[in-house]
Amino acid sequence: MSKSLPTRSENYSEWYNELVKRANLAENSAVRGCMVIKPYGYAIWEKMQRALDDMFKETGHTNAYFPLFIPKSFLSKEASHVEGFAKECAVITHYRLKNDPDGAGVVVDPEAKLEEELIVRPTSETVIWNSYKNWVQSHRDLPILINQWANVVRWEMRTRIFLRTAEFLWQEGHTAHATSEEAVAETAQMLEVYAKFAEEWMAMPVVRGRKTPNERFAGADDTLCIEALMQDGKALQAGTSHFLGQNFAKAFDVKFQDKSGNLEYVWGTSWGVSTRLMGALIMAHSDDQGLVLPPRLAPIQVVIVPIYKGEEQLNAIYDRLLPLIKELKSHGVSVKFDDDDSARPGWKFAEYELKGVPVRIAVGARDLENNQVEVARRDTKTKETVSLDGIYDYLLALLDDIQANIYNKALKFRQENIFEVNTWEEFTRQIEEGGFLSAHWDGTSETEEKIKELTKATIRCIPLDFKEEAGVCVYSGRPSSGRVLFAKAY
RNA sequence: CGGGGUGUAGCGUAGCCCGGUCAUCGCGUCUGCUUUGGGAGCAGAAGGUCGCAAGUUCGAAUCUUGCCACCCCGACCA
Repeated sequence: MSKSLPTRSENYSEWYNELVKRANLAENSAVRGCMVIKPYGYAIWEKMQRALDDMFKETGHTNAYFPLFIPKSFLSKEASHVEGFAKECAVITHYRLKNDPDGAGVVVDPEAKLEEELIVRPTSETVIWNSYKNWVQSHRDLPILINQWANVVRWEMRTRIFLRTAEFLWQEGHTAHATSEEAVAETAQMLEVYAKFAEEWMAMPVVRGRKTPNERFAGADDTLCIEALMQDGKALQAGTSHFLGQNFAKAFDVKFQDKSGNLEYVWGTSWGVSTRLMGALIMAHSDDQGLVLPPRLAPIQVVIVPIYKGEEQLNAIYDRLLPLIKELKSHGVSVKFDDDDSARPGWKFAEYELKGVPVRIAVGARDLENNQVEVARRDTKTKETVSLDGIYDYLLALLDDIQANIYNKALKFRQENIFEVNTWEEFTRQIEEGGFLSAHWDGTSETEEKIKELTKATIRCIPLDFKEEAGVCVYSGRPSSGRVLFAKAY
């Protein structure tokens, strides 16, 4: 293994792939397009899950679980939904294997063909709404506010670890409401949950926006999204929240009796974020030395590297730091004392930098004499000598400071990479440089598609803070009422 | 799914064009000693169905065909 990573400027995608591998986040599996999430990577995902799950509970949602398999006929009940997903569905056709009569191992038993084929869920709207039909009779049964943590399969042609894999982990919220207003409010609320999570936990600023009809979820009346900007200037959709209108209620005949006794179709929402967030987290902050993790999601927040000769010194260091370790742990700070004797300090320093541990404490005999330690922070790669007196408070403040600094750095990067462009010439030049392009658009999908065809850029979103502003479309020259955000995207 | 590339020890590689002591080197691993404040040094050792399967040949890492996986570029997508 060579010591250093490929650099971001040399080859961004190679840097990303190598980083994922070397930091022990995940690896490719023997199954095409499917990844193995390794313990260190999964630990980050678990922290994400915990934070999100708490936020879902806070907003009144409860978890449930629906089947992995969906009867093929369900998928076709909602016309645009099936159209959106049909091309990437894995299909179960048989339920049994048998020994090959020619001795070539096991083969599919042709006798065991399913009457109705099953789809491996690409998303669960259909199977869930099929249940909701049985759960809803009266307005008293509403709202239903359910989330599930699950895996889904979308048979992607071209995969990239975390960013686009054939199987991925996610959560999908599915809610049902008595009124359109309530469902619309739910859609907006959950988008805000995602935005807060991205900003406060992942330290990743996001643009809250609305998808154009072209980019909308298959089966939704409206799709809200959060969009983040990666360091290479490409945008990444980090989460979506859909207002489903009555589309699935009608497809699955989910009706309720309102207070005046009228039968009405219910209104739905769905919203999700996936392990793709892992890719976003990596690409938003990390540098040529390795991962840079925000303290709130780092599996190890503080690592202590003892520098010693002989067991006696090691024990002396450990005894001296034990009260601090205990205090940190008792306040929920994850701390690792690395007493592994087979690696030298210099090696450990590089390793923990690669893994993005926010704070590293180095401590040797010399420090103990002076009642001090060396504290290094991953985000700025600066070191400071700190007295052991009051170090607990110092570390808590430092973790907060790192969290804030990473966010501010990403925010500054995004601000410097949003460009207002007004001419087609400016647009085509800037899109090659990357970043978000804020430009007038005439509102037609023909223009949107033409721009995509010519530049590979798509409308990432119509920002929710969209300002009415008369202008002319950057491509067609037709009148426009405001600016939308374009970018090349993952 | 189309076009291009790659696959040799845990990792990275040489060898492939021109079949025959060619399985090379580095990192890592193991053992021992010395080391330990930015990826340690010396000495010794282990480790390979050359991606998988057929085929050509007296002989295949090397040539042919098929398959699998990964990477890059396109179409599709969270």
